[in-house]
Amino acid sequence: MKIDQIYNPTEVEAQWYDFWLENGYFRADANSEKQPYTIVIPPPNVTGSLHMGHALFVTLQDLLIRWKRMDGFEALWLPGTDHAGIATQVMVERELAKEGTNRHELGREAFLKRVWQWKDEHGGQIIDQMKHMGASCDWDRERFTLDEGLSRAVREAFVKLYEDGLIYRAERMVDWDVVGQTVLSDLEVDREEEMGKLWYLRYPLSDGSGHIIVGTTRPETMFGDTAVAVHPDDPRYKDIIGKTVRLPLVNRDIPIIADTVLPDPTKGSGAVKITPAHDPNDFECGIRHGLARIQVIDFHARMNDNVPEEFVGLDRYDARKLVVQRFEELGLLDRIEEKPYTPGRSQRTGAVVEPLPMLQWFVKGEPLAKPAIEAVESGRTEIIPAVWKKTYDHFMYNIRDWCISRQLWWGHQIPAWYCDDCSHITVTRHDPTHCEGCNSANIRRDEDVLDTWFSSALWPFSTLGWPEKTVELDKFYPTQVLETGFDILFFWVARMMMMGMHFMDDVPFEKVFLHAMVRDAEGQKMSKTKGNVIDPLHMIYGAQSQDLDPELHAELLRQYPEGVDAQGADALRFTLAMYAAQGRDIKLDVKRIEGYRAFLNKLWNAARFALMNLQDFDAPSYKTFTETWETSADTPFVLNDLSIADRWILTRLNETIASIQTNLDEFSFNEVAQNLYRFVWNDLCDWYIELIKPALYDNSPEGKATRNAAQATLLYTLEAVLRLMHPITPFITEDIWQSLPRAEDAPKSIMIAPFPTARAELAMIHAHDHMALIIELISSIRAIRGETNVKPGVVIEEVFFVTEDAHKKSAIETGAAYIQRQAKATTLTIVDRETGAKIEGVATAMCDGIEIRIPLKGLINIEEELARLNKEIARVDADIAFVSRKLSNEKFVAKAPAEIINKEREKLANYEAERTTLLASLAELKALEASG
RNA sequence: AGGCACGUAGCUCAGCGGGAGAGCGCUACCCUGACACGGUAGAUGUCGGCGGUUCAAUCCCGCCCGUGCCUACCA
Repeated sequence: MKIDQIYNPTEVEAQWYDFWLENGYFRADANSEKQPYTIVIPPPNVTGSLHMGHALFVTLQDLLIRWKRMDGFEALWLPGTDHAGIATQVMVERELAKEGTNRHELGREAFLKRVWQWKDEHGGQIIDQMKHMGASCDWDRERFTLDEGLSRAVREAFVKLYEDGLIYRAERMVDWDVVGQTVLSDLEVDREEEMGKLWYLRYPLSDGSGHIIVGTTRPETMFGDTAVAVHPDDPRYKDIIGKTVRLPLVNRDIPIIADTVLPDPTKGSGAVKITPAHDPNDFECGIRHGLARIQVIDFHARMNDNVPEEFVGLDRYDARKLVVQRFEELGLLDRIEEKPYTPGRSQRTGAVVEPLPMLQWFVKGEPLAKPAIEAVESGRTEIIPAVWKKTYDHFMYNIRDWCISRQLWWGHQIPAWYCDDCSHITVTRHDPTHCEGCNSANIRRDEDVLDTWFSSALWPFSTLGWPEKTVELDKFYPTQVLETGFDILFFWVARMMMMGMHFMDDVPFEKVFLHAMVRDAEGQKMSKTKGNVIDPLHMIYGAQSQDLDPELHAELLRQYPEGVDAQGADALRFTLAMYAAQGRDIKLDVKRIEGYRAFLNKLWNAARFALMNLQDFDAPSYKTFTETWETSADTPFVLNDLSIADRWILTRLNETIASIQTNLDEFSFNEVAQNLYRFVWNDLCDWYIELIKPALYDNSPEGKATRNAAQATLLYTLEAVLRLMHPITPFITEDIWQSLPRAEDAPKSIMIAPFPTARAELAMIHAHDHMALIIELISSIRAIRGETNVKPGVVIEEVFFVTEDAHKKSAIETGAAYIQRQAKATTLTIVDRETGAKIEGVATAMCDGIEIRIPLKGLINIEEELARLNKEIARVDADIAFVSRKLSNEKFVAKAPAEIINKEREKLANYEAERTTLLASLAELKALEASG
């Protein structure tokens, strides 16, 4: 036997990936006649290394792609990576810092060269790691958001949007990262509540008639105040609207204005200081009232020249302290309150963001959002799970213009040139040498680059060759499924929808499947600081304790001080598929991965068993094992020779196939995995293999036909189940499949074999039901054995079945051999009620209307059996009470559907019959006990 | 503050109008010729709380409590 006794994932997974790659099975052909099925990968950051989030999407997308590829589609899974502006630039800047230099010393060109060099050296890591997961991407089509083709697409998109009037440049409040020295989008700013202070400041009225109190969390911005706003309906301030206050410390007069939007009479003092240059709401208010913007804080969060001398150059927080101190000295500090507030912090650097007005490039939201909303509304694109549609709509209906410029060097430099002579802006597809307005040569290119998500937004068509009209674009766009995390619904999905509709005039994908977030077993987000990181590669290949980082993997080390064993990519994939119930967090428990490795070991051993018993398999049908049996009209077995066990497993297989097909269509990956788990372990291993052992071990000439039928059925079932499982667990299925006997013209790999389909002629319900009854009977007898402590080795000599039902009798007769073996019983006798009652001193059970009577004969302890009977009777009594209560309820009888009522009546009758039988046995046993 | 989820066996989660399910864990027995990463049998739940609709509610509706996420506000 060439297969090891224990499944070794690392060994099994070692060779197949290269085999698939070398044979080109991952490649998709744009010229194929087959219907396309396309998924574009959510491009991971080039700086990234594989984490569980990646592992999840690789699993689900590969599952879909492998399934559809087997199912006859031209399946394209288009891979690539994202240049990840900030992340990558920061990485290289850190390197430079270590060398004692920085990007400014290096200069733009040299710096970019350096980043490219870094990318070429390290950028392949994440791709490499995905291969260890078994990802069947078409690697020949791998793209990078900053490669030549995609850069062209970005340039074209920018210029076109500009020409369409959808891109503009404007001064806007932006969230400035004072450490990262860049503008952040709303989505790059984290907001978490902290304790802060609210200062109430007195601003004296210019005419000396008193003062007005304003509350502020940012006293240092008062130098930039250009108004105080109150609500026109606020009686406290009605009379002073239109007057001016003299701004302390600078002695500048600013008006008290009435505004209906900003001031809330119920909050604070009801009066608000307006600083248009340093607060987004004040900025808007400033526009409403034509107020000047006085910037007082610079890009490094220091006070600039627009403040009194003693404040110039101070950090904003030092300035705050000093302002408060001066106000206090002047008797203008009214009071201080403690108040929770939520500062914006840069996701990258953690610095509190400074809102500042800056000239930025924007993409208009509304006109682009409209078609994208309609596309989802009309069902052209379906969002799964549907709950996310609400979130999508909410974002789209309230969309804000998208700030796309970033003050970085690594990225797509904005194709805009400014003229020093006439201030005309030139935006073109080819780099200009002269100003379009005045033909001057004094033009400068915009220094900024585009937001990384701008290029990502074009991903579904830029990767297929757009703006060229390529065959790929024609064949594979729109894509069928976008599979990604809900956390980037806005960042990415919504923007792809907008760009797809605008540039391609069609949706980028027909379905969006949003998967859950992978968290640790406690539901915490995995993070370095929490030390709860589980590395997919550690799960796949195992990790010794010394390989684990005491900080990063603290949790794992606590659970596994010795390190973790290799579980294999298949077990990890199976686990993630099992966890992928829609709309939930995934709380990953390593124990569960181990559980599914055990499952794969079970499959492994089932295959081992099959191979051990197939060595001389030479049924005539063997020859027809070519393209796979099910697609040919022939069956691989002689139907007449099939046992009821064979028929039962084939019927169960058929049901399983149908169920898996449905669940795959509905993205219910957990159901798919669960169906497989149950079929393989419970049906195939626990029952079928056990049931056919006698047939397989029978080498006599008379047994040949039955044996062949069992061999054929076992092989057929195993082979089908491997193909069913292949999308989830590609390695082990290929490995086993390759060692199965098959004809020369069979496919070379399971991954290009067809996906199983249910076959009507293999749904053999009648035999299936007979076998199902036999299984129930065996279970009942085993239950008696178990509960009365009959040792596993002990054989029961006689078992009587009391039934007068012809079908049941025939089932028992056909299945007698199974019962004898599985329940360890020798003589089985079917008797009528009268005869049955005469057999005294028995252990009794009711099973589907059949009474099982086992004479005690010293093998069953009377006391144990009495205890068991009493338990059974108590159960039946409870059942009877429950059903009678229902049936004696007049309203139930009057209103419930007849079908339900009949069912309840039938149940009651059965319970009562069962009770009678059990009571009789009880009485009998008690008599026996008394007699000694 | 508003919105959206979620609260089911010790743990992780399915189920979502007709008497509660799985895996892991647990208990007892068993190394039976694929597998001890195994087999057979078994125990375990006021299905978060309170009301309502219904003949019938874990499932539908309302309120409350708890958890998480999103959006907004924060003078």
